[in-house]
Amino acid sequence: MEDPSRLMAPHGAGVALQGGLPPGGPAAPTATSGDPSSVPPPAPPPHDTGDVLQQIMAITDQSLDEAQARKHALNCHRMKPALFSVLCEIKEKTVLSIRGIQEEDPPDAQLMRLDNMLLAEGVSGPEKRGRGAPMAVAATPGGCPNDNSIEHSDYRAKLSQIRQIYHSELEKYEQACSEFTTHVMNLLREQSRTRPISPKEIERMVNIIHGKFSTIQMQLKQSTCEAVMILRSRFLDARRKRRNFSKQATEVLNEYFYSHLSNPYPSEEAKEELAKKGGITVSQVSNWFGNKRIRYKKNMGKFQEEANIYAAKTAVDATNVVAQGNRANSPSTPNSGKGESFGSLQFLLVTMSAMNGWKCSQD
DNA sequence: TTGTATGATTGTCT
DNA sequence: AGACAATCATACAA
Repeated sequence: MEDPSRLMAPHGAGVALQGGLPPGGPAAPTATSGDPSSVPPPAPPPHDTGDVLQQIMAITDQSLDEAQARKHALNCHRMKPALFSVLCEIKEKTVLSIRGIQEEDPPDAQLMRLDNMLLAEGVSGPEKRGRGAPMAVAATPGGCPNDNSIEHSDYRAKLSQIRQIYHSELEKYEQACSEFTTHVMNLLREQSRTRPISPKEIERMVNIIHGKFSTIQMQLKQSTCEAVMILRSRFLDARRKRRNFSKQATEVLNEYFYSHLSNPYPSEEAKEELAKKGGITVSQVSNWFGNKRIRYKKNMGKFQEEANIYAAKTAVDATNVVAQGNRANSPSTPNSGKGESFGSLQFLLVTMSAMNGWKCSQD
């Protein structure tokens, strides 16, 4: 990649050329500058590179006025058009044929990704009022009213801060880019008087500058994206938003768990049913059963009371169902089906034997 | 403030 | 893919 800073170099080179034209170089400036139309005697070729270097080094000591005068002298020199056309010819044959082959990078996929993300997050593009956070949080636990409004406004404030910084930085970059481009274009136009520079080359140089600045912009976009991601994870991480399930949800889950103690692994359909009843998601149901099985197994004693309550409840429910059945039909044996509706006294024995069927108990 | 309860996540295993 | 086990992070009661 070509460095735009190299653009500055030809300026000095132009001056060097001036120094080379008059006899004696910079050491005898007045010989030609006083009378531009006079024909300078043919300049003897420099004896060695040391001389040339010395001449070039001397140029830096010249004042701006002196340099301008020399430039003027060069522009008015009668040999200048001829030299210029020779330069054009040489350039035609060499530089241009080499360049222009490696042009036009494809649109950067990474930059597009960043742009899309910033747009989606509401950092770039028009400000999205009232949109707030893209709330990808798990369903509000237990169907409780979502009281995250404080966090939301905090999130929005922080996002707006990021947005503000992003735009102000972007503006700075754009301004710097345009200033630098103008500067370079002026330089090139100025230099095009002494060396052949086609408009296409200027355009190409402008593209190079824009490319450089867009790299900086990409870094800005990258870090803005990172900031947004951190903000999102900080505010929207589901673990930070944990809410206990509603009583209703816990009730429904516990009822199922204790009434299926021999096999507390609800099917997909059962999970969906429980989720619906408790106002939670199916994955929350799965999580709950996963946690419950492990915690129950780890400390059965702790859950005994709870188990008794639900066992009693299930027994009462079953009795009611049976009683209704008895009234409606012929008498039948209560609790004959599952054997999981039991009295509290038998709790431990039954659950111990029931647990033998658990998947985790196999090892 | 602290300890416990609890929902969610992650890594591993089958 | 689903289950388990460990762990995290928050909610909540004392």
